[in-house]
Amino acid sequence: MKGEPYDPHAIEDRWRDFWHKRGFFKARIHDTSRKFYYLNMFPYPSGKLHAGHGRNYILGDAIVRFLIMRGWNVLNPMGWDAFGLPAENAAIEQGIHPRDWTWANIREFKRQFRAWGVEYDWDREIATCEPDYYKWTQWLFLKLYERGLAYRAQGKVNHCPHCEVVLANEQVIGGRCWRCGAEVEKRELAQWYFKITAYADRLLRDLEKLDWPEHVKRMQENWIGRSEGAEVTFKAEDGQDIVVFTTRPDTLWGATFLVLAPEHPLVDALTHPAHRDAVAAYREAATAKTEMERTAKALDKTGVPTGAHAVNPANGERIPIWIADYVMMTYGTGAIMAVPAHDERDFAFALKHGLPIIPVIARPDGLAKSFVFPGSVRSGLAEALARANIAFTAGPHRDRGEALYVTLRGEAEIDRYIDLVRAHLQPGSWCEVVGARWAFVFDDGVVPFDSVAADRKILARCKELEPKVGDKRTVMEMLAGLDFYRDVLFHAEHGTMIHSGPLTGTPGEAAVATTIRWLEERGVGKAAVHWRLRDWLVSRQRYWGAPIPIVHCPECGEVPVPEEDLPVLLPDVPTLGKQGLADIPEFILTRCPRCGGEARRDTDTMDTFVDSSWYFLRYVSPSDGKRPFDPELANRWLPVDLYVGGVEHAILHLLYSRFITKFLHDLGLLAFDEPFRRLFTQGMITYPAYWCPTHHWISPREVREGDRCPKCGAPLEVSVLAMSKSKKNVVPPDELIERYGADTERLYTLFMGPPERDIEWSEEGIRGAWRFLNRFWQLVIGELPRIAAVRREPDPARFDAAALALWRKLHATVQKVTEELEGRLGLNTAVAAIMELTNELSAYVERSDADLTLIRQTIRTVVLLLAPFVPFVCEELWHRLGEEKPILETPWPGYDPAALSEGEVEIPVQINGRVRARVRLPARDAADAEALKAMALGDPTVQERLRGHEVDRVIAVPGKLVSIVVR
RNA sequence: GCGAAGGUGGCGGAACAGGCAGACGCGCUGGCCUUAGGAGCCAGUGCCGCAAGGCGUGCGGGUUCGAGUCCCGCCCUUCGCACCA
Repeated sequence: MKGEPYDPHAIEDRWRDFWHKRGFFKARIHDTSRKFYYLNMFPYPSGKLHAGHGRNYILGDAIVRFLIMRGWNVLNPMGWDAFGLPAENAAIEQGIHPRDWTWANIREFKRQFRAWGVEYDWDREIATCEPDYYKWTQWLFLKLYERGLAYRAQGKVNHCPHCEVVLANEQVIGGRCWRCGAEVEKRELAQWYFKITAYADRLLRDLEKLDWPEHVKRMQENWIGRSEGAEVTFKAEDGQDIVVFTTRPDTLWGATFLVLAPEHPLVDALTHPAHRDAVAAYREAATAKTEMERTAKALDKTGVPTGAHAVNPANGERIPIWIADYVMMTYGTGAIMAVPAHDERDFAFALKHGLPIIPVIARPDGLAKSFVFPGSVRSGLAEALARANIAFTAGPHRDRGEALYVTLRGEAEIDRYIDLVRAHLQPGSWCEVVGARWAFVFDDGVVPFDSVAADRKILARCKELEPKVGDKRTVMEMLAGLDFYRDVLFHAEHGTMIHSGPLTGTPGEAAVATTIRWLEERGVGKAAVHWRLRDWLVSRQRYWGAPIPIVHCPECGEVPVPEEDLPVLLPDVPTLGKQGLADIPEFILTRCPRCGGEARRDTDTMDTFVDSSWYFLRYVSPSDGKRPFDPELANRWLPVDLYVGGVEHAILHLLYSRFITKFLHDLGLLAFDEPFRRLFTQGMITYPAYWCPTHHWISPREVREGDRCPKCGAPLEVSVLAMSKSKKNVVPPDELIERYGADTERLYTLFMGPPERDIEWSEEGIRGAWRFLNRFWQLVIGELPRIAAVRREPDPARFDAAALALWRKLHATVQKVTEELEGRLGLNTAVAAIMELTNELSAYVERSDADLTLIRQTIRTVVLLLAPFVPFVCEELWHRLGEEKPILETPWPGYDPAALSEGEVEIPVQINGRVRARVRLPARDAADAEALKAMALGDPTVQERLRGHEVDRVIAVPGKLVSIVVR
């Protein structure tokens, strides 16, 4: 028998505007006794929302509805990150004003939110492109400028020669323009920067106090990239000081050359005349390279010598100065001391260019190797080694006869080995030990390989003895010719200092600190910390952004626009050029605020990340014309209690917002210094995307049989990717809602998997949600007549076993759902729990002796539990249940812990780790270890199993299981 | 290379304090209903086996009465960062 069919459209149309009109989503801003600031990252309004966006907004709406039912006064605003390139490009291409384009999209987004039943406090709506918002973005710039935290400096920018625009770093993909694919050029321009590096330590340190996903914190940590070490001053022969940064000052004695970045300011002065041309050519090639090329050829260690030399302050060694593009001007001091024995890059560079490599840190593993050349020792060494228990293998070496490959561990063994070799060495031969010991055994004695001088001496000697060494430039190059040695020639681990003059023998743990002290005492170095984080380049040579409020005056120079003259309005122009504001003379020409003379406005707009770095503050007082935000309200409502958005913002937006918050805190405007107390990053919804080599992205619905292109029939490349308009793999919510209703889409979106994980959208999956809602609807509608007249509350004392089981399930479900929503946001498992309860209820209502008070109570509870997920159908059913008060005014159901111990449970009994029986007993007894134990041991099946065995131990876990160990 | 997350049925996933592995949903199989099914309902569904039983959470060891979960050693996938000194 089927009742009235589930008609989502009729239901959803009925309730669509209800919640909004009743004002349930309006925050009571002055009452902060039980406040909760929930925030979704605001979107960039481009085109339309797709099902993938639902992951963020539907999730948020469900959480907020739950919080409201729990009695929180929720601030849940929404706005628009409305400045940006797509609007400007659309404007240039279609000749419409970016503002009109943007607002058309905003209207579309709002329509779609409404269709989803996703509600916000729309009285607080903001758009970053509106003058009453960007006025305060400019104000923020001025405040930073006042404190010296906004400055202008020369910098290289990415420029697309085809589009004639400057591109942000994120808009350069693989060295090419993201729009037209042209190769991006570097251009030197004066750029505005925010000095975020001044906050590096605090941004790092304060991560600790945030309730954020670990991986996001780790990403920020890496991005900020603190590294501790020392700055060491090397004197060039012509008297210049060259300061290098190193994290391994303990390797100083092994620094056999210096490398400067090609852009390093000292290069010109240092370069000797004979090298000038080569250096100039190399520098030019390096600057022409894009960042991509420079890193793509990462393994090719190119470089040229300057001809200059410096003195290693540790050992007085005269070492050459090179330039190479593996050293970046933007990190550290733009110069390094190369320690090829303990740095992989320096090792490769030194080997390639024939520079000496001197080990100065002992191997922590004590491993040493020795290759005994055929004929270099008298017979009998192999036998002697075997007697001495030294590991080796013998094998032919080319056509020269049999060689020995010896592997040694530990000092004592190495000493014994050297003695044996000396005893067997043929005159005119040599043999070396490398790794944990660096020694060359000649027929007249042992020469340690411990310095550049030793390198030269040993090499000369070897060349004398063996002509084949002839072309080798260093000892290490000679050794590197032998595969057997490869893994012991270089290591980057910490360890005891060797070959390091007075500091030789300093153990690994103390090495860095000891060396720094040594340097400081001699005035040639000091402890230093460097950061990977660089200052934030905020200039964009565009139109659709907040203009930088600076005037350039020929008399007064750089002059900030006075606060009372803000905002610097974007000029209204009929058509846009490709140069942004720089194309608009009316905008540029102005008067100097200081001297009143003719001056020019700065034509840069700010990066849109500046707009979004403070928007969460504006929501507390969105229409305040006198200040960016009401500090008193901000201090009461912020930090944001729960901030939800995509991981793609894990670094930039979140780092910038933290920086600006700390800055405003330092200005004394905010009492807190972290904007987002808890962060949740939802995963993306993926869907197959099809790529045709000629026609590019093809929408899945156009794909022909056998994954072929509809236009040319070519086989398509399929990959499952995050839904995106540009890849044409989006599922439009409008169609889903048309077919199944908004509740079905909401339910599937929340049920499909853990919200933090990426998951592929499935057509079958959404049908499952649709079927569940149908069953749920039929169940409730079918029971309405029976329970309409019921007034009594359920009384567990009168329940039979089946009723008690459902009663227990009901309370367990309320507990489960409440905990999931309050804790880890496991909405998928919350929905699953409600489905379980619904399934049990469906079975229960079929019973002839079903208790109507229980049915009524269960139905009412399920409707309330489901309301945050599927608000339309629940509001409808709640109404039909005869309730006057809307759900959002109804408290969230509670649960009674006592109910959890009602009825009977089944407990498994293990014997020697295997489940051999199950006992049924009252839940109350199962909670008692002794009662449970007795019940299990008394069970006939268990007794049968125990016959002939001695019980060794019985472990009873209350409510879980009994484990019996027998012999 | 470094950092992080992850590897569980045919699929998405569950098991969040070491306690019945596979909840919930999809798919599949059989049945009912139907002129019909991309509808609905009922039953089944990790693998091997007629069964009793055995085997099962990437692989190999270990701790424990008991391991998806803890420890040691590997393999693979995804995502960040990447010549950062």
